[in-house]
Amino acid sequence: MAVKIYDTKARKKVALTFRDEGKVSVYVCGPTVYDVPHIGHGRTAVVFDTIRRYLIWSGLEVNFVSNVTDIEDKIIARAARDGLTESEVAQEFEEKYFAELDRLVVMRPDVTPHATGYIAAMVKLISDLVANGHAYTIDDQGVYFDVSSYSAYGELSHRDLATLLESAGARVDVDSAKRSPVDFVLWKLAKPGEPSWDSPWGAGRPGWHIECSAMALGLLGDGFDLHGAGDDLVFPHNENEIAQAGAAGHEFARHWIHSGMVQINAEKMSKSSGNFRSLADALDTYDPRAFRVAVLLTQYRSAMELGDSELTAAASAVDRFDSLARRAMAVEIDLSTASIDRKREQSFRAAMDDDFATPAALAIIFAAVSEANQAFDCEDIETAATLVATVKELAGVLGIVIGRIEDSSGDSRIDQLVVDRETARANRDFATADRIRDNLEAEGVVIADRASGTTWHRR
RNA sequence: GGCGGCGUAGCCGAGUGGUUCAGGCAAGGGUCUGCAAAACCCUGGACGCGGGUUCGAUUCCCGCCGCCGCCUCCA
Repeated sequence: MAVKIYDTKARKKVALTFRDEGKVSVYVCGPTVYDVPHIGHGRTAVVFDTIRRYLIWSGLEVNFVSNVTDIEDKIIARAARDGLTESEVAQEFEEKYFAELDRLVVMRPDVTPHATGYIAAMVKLISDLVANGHAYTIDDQGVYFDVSSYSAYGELSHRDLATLLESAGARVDVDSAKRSPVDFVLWKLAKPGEPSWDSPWGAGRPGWHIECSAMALGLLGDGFDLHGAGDDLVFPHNENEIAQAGAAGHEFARHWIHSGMVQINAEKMSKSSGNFRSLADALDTYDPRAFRVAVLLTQYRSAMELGDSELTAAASAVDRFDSLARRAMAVEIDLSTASIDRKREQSFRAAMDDDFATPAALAIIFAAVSEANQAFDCEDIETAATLVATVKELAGVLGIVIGRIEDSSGDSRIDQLVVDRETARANRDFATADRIRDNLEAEGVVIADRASGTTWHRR
């Protein structure tokens, strides 16, 4: 296998190489759980889930770690606002996060570390940084990372310290107590009433960046293979992760991969700007598979629109899959024994190996859908069976489940209505037949008259 | 201001120095059908603007215009 990925640090496509042959260790930055997940969380999760599925399908043993940040200023603020404890807030929104990801058929991480479960490891890492001179304390505030002490700072996001210093303070007030405006907090001392953990520097809580360094190193070890995150975390979050780990003497991620943002009307969607759509809303309105297809129809690094027109279009594409599945079911094709078209599988693999080119991979699958339909039209069932099996297999690799899970048979009331309509049609009483069809249509049941008889399914 | 990215047909979105260059959605016309739905066939239309390199550029280079991201919390 020769997967190439666009490595953010290298700024080009590179061969994905592994610390341990045949195994790949992945860390992906997860959400801070202070509010409901939005469609941007959905996109990022689908992107990395698809990468994960592809790597597994390629025969690699994947260890996929993705964290939940369950202590942070925004959680504290939300708890205060709602009169809840921080852990209640975190728990509520973590549950909601995973509930939505479940609908998207996103696999749960192999390990989901929580910041509050890694305090000791973080304290240890900070202690190491203080001990070797990469961190300093400020009375009554906490412990800070000394960016100037780490010469490789900026290697991920390609910034140099001088430039950073120039622009520092341009957009945000600088905390004058810090030695340098670019220094960042490792340990925040608690104000009265805030949740806190004991540490050598006093009761407090970890800074945001330290948790990912500590958890990634703790769970995957030095020099793990792949670190992923949303594009907006490259700087400063991921950059700081590297600095913390590196300054403490650890080799950090070998490769970095970042997924693009979701936009609304060409503007980045974000909670802080208020232009966000919740994932629950999108998945209530559209088939979650349509969401997934819409996401994968765009290259993962590009910013993308993910609005009603995109979701509607993707929903139609999903219908195409389901129509094909119904067609296969109607002639009772046994997919478990059908062979896979190896040439298409190879093309699919080539597309995915090239930096997970899901748009190209989907194009291959859609082409197979068309040809499967053609084969059915020619009553070449054997060819059709191979193509349908191939579509199912490859779509499955992308996490797209083809064919409705719900049962579209066994509803005797609808079956009877269909029979009634057949009778009416036989009598050329089309007014009655059409009325029955319209009524069923209104409740989401679609009628299809075929040479082999009438079938129905739910929309 | 610094760094980076983008501008492709009605929409979304791949991609490539050159004969017919994805795919999805939508539109128009057919086939099938009592009519639909689905499916299949056909059709139209693209590469922001101006230069340059080249036998040939949407694809490379330069300039310009427009848009966006990061530099602050953010998936």
